Amino acid sequence: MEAITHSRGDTFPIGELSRLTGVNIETIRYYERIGMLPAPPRSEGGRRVYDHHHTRVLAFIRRGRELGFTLDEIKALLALGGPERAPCGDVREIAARHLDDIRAKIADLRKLERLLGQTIDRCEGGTAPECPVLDILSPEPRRRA
Amino acid sequence: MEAITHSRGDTFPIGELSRLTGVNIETIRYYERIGMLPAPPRSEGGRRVYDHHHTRVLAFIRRGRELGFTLDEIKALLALGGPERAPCGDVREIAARHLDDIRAKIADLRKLERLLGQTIDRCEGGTAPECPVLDILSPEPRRRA
DNA sequence: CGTGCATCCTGTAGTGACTACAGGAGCAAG
DNA sequence: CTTGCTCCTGTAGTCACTACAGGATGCACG
Repeated sequence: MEAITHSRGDTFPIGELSRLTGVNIETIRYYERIGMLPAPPRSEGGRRVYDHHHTRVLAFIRRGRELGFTLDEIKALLALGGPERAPCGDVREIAARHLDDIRAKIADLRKLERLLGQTIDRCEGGTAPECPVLDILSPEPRRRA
Repeated sequence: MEAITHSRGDTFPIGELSRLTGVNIETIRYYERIGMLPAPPRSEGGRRVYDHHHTRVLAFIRRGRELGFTLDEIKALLALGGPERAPCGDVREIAARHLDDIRAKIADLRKLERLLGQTIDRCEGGTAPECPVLDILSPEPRRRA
């Protein structure tokens, strides 16, 4: 029940970084492997030693993923938001393109929702001679059989 | 410009099945490998020989994928819609669960759309001191820095 | 009958974004 | 010193494909 004491100076191991950010340990190592997250220094025993810089970057990545950005997009955003932080227009462009994708996906899903919802409702009524769900899936409307 | 003549009896090779259903050749072979599509008989030379039964099954799979069903769900639907075609309730359940998934995904995306849209708009006005898109991504609102 | 070339075959590996081990090493408390 | 947790590397699996490489087949045309 004691507070966990890290080695002095705000550094901590991977498990703590995982807890702090909500990102799976395996995923953190994966991010390092693919170059999303800078490789931290190691302890004498070879363990990764993180600090709050890593927390910030990793939380940024996590948030980006939650917002549906790909890792490549996030990598680009990280680069843009880096030390320079100059080209806000570039950032806006990535985000705007992503927003278009999201809107297209929503439109697609809405169409699906309508179709599937109506079909299931017909099924619920029990008025369908054969299963209407299978019928929207079947390419052949099996008329005159 | 002549109509392509298949060997008599409504059988055709994989390329034709691909054209008929709009499913990539590689994908058809993949479906066979994972047991989604029954393996067709082969010609003397070892080529796959399909007939309209395969067309129907493959088109069913394709439609299911377009509707966002997983291959496992489609496999289940195919089994349910098979020779027996009895338990319409089971079919409805799979579809209903899938509809729930779709609705949840739509809700998620809508939230995202709002957040991202508003943020980009703020950026467009040019009134933001630093890039607002990066700011929603950043976990630390950098107040008092 | 030969030739060219489109189509087909198998097998393997790559994609994106992880997740799940196996098999071992380190480390701190009791 | 032992227990048990955390950590390490490396590999392989997931989902639904896609993309080759390297070779065989089949068919129309000359």
